[in-house]
Amino acid sequence: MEKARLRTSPEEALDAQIGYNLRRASSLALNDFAVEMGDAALRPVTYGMLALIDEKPGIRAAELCRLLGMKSANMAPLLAELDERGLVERDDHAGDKRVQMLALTPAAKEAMPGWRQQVRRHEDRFLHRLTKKERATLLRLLRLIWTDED
Amino acid sequence: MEKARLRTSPEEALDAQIGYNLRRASSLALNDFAVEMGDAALRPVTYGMLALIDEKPGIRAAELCRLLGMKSANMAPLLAELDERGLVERDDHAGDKRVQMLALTPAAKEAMPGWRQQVRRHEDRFLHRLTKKERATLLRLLRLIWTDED
DNA sequence: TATTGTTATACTCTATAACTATA
DNA sequence: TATAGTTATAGAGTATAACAATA
Repeated sequence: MEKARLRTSPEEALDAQIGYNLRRASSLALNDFAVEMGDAALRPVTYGMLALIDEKPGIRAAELCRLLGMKSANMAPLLAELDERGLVERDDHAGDKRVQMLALTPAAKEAMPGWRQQVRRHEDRFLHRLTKKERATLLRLLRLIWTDED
Repeated sequence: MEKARLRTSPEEALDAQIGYNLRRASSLALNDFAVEMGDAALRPVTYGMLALIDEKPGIRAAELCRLLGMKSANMAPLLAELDERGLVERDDHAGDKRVQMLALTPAAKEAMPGWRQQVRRHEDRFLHRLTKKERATLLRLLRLIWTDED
């Protein structure tokens, strides 16, 4: 009997790799985000910054970096951009002159609910083939990958 | 009775957005891929190209672009790089002089099983908190997002 | 006219290093 | 010494536009 030819096992195929599928799914989501939020001139990164500042007003820039997994070197120009656009306030910390305390401006606070609704529309669109239960499962599994919690 | 203050609903929080969690999980996976495959000087994109050429020898460059969701303008220099490194052969198509048929060189064919094993180690590492069943579920849900199949 | 593949170019995101000012 | 924030710079990934060769 002839020896079976060595071939790639199904679980080693590119299509079966979770990393590859994560990248493709994330890429599609990023593109759809740009479609939905192009009018607001918000990208995923800048929207994430605004959303987190909204949820934690007075947050320090360093803490924002930590929570979003960004380097402060990359955060700085983005904060400057949001400041110039009148969306973010950077206030001095009372006890530590190195620290910047971040908050949304009244204009951004007013716009935020609408932006959150747009993002919700965007999520409903690119996740339309997943049930509510499947979305909850996906959320849990993704958080198992990149957070230490749970 | 005072009117309840408008606040962000839990499902609109940044942490609850699947797009955000996709991005964070994918980012972690990309970093871990670089750690594992740094020695081989293969990045996710170039590895994906090699893996698919391996699985479909003789595939056309345009078809590789389509399957990987890449623009041919971005594919061209990467194929040239893999060609120069002696990993990919570009052969003329008999009936259509515009077409390039792609195949792995003998050297790449020999190295590929080891690289696939490395990628498997990488996946086991960044997915260590997910059971086998959870990984299968995650794979299915991710494919529901970005493919038209199933 | 449409398709295959190439080149040039620009933009976003991310990484490192060097710097300041404060603690 | 360590931390907060800034600036400069480089790399990787992706986008569009213009092009040559071929169908």
